[in-house]
Amino acid sequence: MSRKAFRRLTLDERKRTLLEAALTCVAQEGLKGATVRRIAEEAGVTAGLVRHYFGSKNGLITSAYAYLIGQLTAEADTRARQFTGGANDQLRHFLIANMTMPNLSEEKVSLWATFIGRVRYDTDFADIHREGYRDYLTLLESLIEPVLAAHDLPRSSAECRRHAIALNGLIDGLWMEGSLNSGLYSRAILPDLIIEAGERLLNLPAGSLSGGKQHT
Amino acid sequence: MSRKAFRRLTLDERKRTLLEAALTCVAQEGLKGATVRRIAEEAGVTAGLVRHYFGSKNGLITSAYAYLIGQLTAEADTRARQFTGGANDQLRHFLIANMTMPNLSEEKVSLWATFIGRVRYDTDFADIHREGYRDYLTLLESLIEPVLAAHDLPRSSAECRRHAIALNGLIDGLWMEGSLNSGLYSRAILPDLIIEAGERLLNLPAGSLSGGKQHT
DNA sequence: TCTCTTGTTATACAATTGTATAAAATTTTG
DNA sequence: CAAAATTTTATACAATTGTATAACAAGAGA
Repeated sequence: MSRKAFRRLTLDERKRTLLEAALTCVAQEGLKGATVRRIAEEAGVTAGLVRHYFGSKNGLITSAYAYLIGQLTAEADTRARQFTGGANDQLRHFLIANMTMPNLSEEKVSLWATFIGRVRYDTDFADIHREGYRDYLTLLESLIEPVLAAHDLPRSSAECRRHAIALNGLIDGLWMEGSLNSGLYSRAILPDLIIEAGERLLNLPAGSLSGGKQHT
Repeated sequence: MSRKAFRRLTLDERKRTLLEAALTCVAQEGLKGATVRRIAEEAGVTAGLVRHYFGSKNGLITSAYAYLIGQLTAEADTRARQFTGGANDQLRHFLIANMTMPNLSEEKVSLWATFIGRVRYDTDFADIHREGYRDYLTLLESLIEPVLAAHDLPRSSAECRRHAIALNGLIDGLWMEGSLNSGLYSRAILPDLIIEAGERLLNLPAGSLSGGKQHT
């Protein structure tokens, strides 16, 4: 028997390969079900590499969680900032980004929930969650404030924060139930639904976020 | 060495003991980390009983998920129906029930998330989730409709459903982030926050849900 | 082309897993 | 109070786990 042929990759390439393989396996099999061997196979390498690059399985899984959270926030952030037309536009597209692919995905929600389930009992996960949540709230506040300003609404720091907490709750909840797609309604209604709900949550005049446009 | 002394329990008692031990272990160790032996120890019995009462570990875990969902919904439902004073009261206390103990609990959220993470890949879990979600939406609609009626607002079936979907999202999201208690704000603000947000989400006049009362 | 570095594979090992089966103890029944 | 019924314990077993270590091979620099 000859050895497996292999190609050397750069540190970043190999790490990313392993991180994505880890996420794929965690989604399909859960945290413990995603064994080092399965992850390695998914990545097209052998199990020893996990130790080489991440020290241990735990190191890999923790990094994968941070990687996932970064992906989710960056996607919504990027899509919001593509629109320089105004505050309403940015907030609208931020909301839409959370209710459409690639963020509205069963796999991503499965991963997110699986990790969230461990936050209470694992301080590494707790740190990643807290930081991600704080960043997300801050980002939301920065999107909400100018919208309130444009409509001459109260926009104190405390006011913005409360709005951000509530709006984040709405996003999280709709994102999760919508991604799981229980079949009780079509995912296609979610963008419109969250925009209307967001308008009401922020006390904006009806239609001010949808801007008259219909997204298809 | 003599055998362990034991007491026979009725079928329901023993099952409930095992279900609760299973939930405790799943919360602490995750789905695979909650081994049959650990669950049995937590329940004060030996591992063989799991097979005797639930056929397999999977049977126990699946039952435990259904048991948890039933608990969560029943708690909020019961607390809402304690108030016969009117529709506003009932909806208010339903919302509060989701933002206070025992439902607002890190352990319960950890469990919920852990199970949700498997919904996509396990049809048994998917069935339990779909049914639970459907029941919850139906319950919410039944609470929302009379409130809309009391305020002379549009309350078609479609309207109520959209409101229920959005309000459920808000509840889920706030419940989850609030329970995890990242330390970014106090949980104590959640009941007021969800009531105000709920009012806006349903287009109710400000203060109509809080009814002037402050809950302490 | 040759050596050197180190990315990568291959193997070994103790620990733990779910489940199957047999033995024992408790409660119920007559 | 004896005996049947069945809950519960105890043990066995193959399979799988994470990690440690050693052997190998690919690519860089000379």
